[in-house]
Amino acid sequence: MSYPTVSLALNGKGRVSPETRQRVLDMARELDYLPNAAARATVSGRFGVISLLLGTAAGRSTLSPGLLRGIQDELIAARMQLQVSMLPDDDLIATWGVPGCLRQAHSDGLLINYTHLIPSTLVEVIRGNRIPSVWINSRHDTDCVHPDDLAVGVTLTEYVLELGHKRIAYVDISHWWSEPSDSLHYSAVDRAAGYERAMRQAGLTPQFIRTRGDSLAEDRVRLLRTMLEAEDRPTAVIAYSGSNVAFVNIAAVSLGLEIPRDLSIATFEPKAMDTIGRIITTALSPEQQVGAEAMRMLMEKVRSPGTSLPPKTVAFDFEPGQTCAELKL
Amino acid sequence: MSYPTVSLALNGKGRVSPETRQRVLDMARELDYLPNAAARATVSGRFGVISLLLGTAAGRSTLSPGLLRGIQDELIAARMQLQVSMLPDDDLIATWGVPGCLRQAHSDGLLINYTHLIPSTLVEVIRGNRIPSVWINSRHDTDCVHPDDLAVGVTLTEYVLELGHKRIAYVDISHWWSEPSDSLHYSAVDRAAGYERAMRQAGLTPQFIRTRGDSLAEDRVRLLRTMLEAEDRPTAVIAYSGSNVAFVNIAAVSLGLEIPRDLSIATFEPKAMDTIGRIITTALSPEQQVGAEAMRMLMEKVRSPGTSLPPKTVAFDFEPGQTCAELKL
DNA sequence: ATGAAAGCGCTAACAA
DNA sequence: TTGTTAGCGCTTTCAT
Repeated sequence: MSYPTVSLALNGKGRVSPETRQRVLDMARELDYLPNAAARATVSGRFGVISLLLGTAAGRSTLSPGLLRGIQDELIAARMQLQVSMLPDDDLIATWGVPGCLRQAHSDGLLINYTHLIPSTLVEVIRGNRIPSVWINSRHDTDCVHPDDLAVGVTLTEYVLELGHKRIAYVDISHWWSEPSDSLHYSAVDRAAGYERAMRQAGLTPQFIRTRGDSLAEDRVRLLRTMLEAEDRPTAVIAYSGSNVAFVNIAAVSLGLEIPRDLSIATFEPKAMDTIGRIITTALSPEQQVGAEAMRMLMEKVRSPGTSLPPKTVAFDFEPGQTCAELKL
Repeated sequence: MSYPTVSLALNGKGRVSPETRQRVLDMARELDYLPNAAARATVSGRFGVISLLLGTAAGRSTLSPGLLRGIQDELIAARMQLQVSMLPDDDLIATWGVPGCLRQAHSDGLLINYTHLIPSTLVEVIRGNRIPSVWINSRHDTDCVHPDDLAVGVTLTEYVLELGHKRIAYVDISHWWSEPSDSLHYSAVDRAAGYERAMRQAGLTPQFIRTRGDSLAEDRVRLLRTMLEAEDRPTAVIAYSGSNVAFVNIAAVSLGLEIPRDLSIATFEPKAMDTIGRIITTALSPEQQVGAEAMRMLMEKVRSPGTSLPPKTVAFDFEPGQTCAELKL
């Protein structure tokens, strides 16, 4: 029995007689045979691997379960594997030089989940490298996939407006708004912009509650208490994220305000949490779908190399939850 | 200039004249040359890759940033890459057969982060497969690394005891305690056991607040309110996790209890959160260290195949935080 | 339906 | 110090 016969039998590529194939399969099982992926890759020229790049910097380049799931589903369909590289920070890149994972060819494509403050060295290296790549969760001229934070900022605000609220505040105490806005993740900018647009369209004045610089937990609570103690306090709050909701809740509860009777709250998160005792009204970040779309875009580029594809945004989903109520007159 | 010369020059393996090497390096840069990892692997017999297996099932087999970081640091030291495979659930394994990532040889070792309810098929396949492997975050006879949840249950309880508290409750409303305990993650069992041990050693009666079956957010809050309304209510609570703390906080606040003045709270988490307005007293789950230890154990096994290594536990760290206070008499 | 031969890109052993 | 040769495990082409 020759090598090619075995190969054909194991890969189910026709031209082998049923009994020969069975004999091969039995043998393989008995010997715990596993085909060597590296040898396969050498001859086929394709690795069957997609690399996912992450930064070590805290913040937003973490690997969320939803994103991973979306990617993985498409990978299984394409019979490919996922390789994950956590790149060192910019400083480290400068001193170490380009990280190992970009100095070897070992994948057919690159997903880059380095959401903001992307090291310039990294961008250059990726450009130089001819490998097909797609940016996730950040905005670029081409070849990127991210949630539509601008649109969802508008629609979530509109949802609250339709409940009759006029005084709606936007709370973001996760970012430092003293810095130039391009050092912020685009989602911080876009959600706020969407909120502002919807408010102005409704002829209302936006009210932003933001931190400027690093502040302690107590400072933030104080900021929110001040907001809620005012004569014309907001009757609804749109919060940048779930952790913001927690702070708003603490401030509200400490003032005897009940949610949603006295204050409506809505936010943006991958999942609707119930960390404040009821399910939070949430615009659901489509992580899984972003992962899947990014993979599809990447596979497209792998199939026809050299192509550039237009950016793709993915709409948020919505969970009404229990923290928004109609404004009683 | 022959192939081997180029190879030697690029890999910096001595016996090449400086000028030849420079010529090679220049050429390589100019052509954007990248060595082919697959071809290298074929000839060396090692892939330079470690695989990390995850389950899709929600719960505890997610890829936390800390764990990933610990693994990645060791990988960089060993100049290896990480491959991540999210396995389908048991049912899917039964129907699809063994997933692709175990039917090809493409890594030198396996880290398995399938924390509990491990599909039996999976265990068999891994046994059959001769690939060196290490279990993460689950208990086995050999070759596993996990945090020492039993010891930390004891020490965290002792910390609260030393503050003078006598009536200390243990809250776990994340699990369903009606099920047989081996379907629970070991951490749920061990933390509770550690608490119980410390309490008995101090001559005190443990008080467990647990959910039995799927319960709504309101039910859980009600359960905790009942606990806190009692005549001899606990003056301190040890909670299984941060989300449990959120619920305890809601119940406490709604009863006018202030933390930590009227109620001390401590819990277990990878990071000390401030979701209730102050930094929570937290036993810090050593995720990063677990990742690093697991990688070291695995590399040991890769170097000397066939060895079995004894289980390794990693101690928790501690963040005093602001939610525990001395009991006033 | 099967086997023989060539070659994927690279490295190790040896000869020049 | 350099070039020649062989071979890693596999797939493809082509002859049998």
